[in-house]
Amino acid sequence: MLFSISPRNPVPLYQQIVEQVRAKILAGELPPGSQLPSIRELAKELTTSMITTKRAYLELEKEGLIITRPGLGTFVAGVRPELVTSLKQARVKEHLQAAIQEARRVGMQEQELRALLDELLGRGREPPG
Amino acid sequence: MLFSISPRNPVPLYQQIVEQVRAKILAGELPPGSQLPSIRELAKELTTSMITTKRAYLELEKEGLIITRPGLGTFVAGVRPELVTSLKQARVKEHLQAAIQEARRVGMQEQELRALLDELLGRGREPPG
DNA sequence: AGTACCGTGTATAATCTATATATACATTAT
DNA sequence: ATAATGTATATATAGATTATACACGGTACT
Repeated sequence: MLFSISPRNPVPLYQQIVEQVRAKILAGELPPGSQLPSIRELAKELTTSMITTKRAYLELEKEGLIITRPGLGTFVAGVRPELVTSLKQARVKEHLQAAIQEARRVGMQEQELRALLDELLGRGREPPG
Repeated sequence: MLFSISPRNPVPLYQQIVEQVRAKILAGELPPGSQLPSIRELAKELTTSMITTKRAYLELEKEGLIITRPGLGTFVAGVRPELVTSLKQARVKEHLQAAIQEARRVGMQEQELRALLDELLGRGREPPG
């Protein structure tokens, strides 16, 4: 399943798990109905406790992305494609909105904000300098 | 001075204060040498404790943005303009980078990411719908 | 000069909340 | 029955927040 969490990351462990599982679901890597690792398995893989993985799954369940059946396991919920799209956009918008708010607070022009985005998107293809 | 913090915000109170003071300094609203409210004044204005405002100022001092002189007060440090510029950019980049990472994780194209930014920037001028 | 005063930051110990854990219990299919 | 799954309770730990007592630096008045 390939998840990775770090205790040095200030983000709580359960939150790190939530983000990674949610991303895979929204990306379509985990289709509706597919079984997630059991909270025991996942705890072992990540060297954490069952309670922590349980808490992560609980969050995702509240969001309607997964379904837990006692004795059976945890599965990806059947979410309508258009809802997936809007959830993906909502996730990304959250960060963009934060960037816009910060730009306004420090008195940065929209043009410069766009330039920064272009610069960051360019990285990884063009060498710097 | 007009700051506002909320206990309902999951971001720690001292962190909320740090963000707002930092933003005003980087925006140039608080020029070098100007005196900040005392930790007592600020605590009273925000209905919080001296220790919390002190902690906020401590963070800003570590960043080199303010200077505290015992018995005198706290003042905006003299930061070189080009450093201010790069700090502003760093703040905004942090959020943009998070947006890019999230976009990649959920399998969103760069083009769509740019479109979302345009949409959010448009808001506040054009009516929705 | 001297000294009392008032505003400033400093330091310590205690409380509260959220995060993370171990372990024992209940459910489901085979 | 067994072996997998999720559930529940009590505990430990770290971070955030607070109250309160202390020390420093100007200022004004004698």
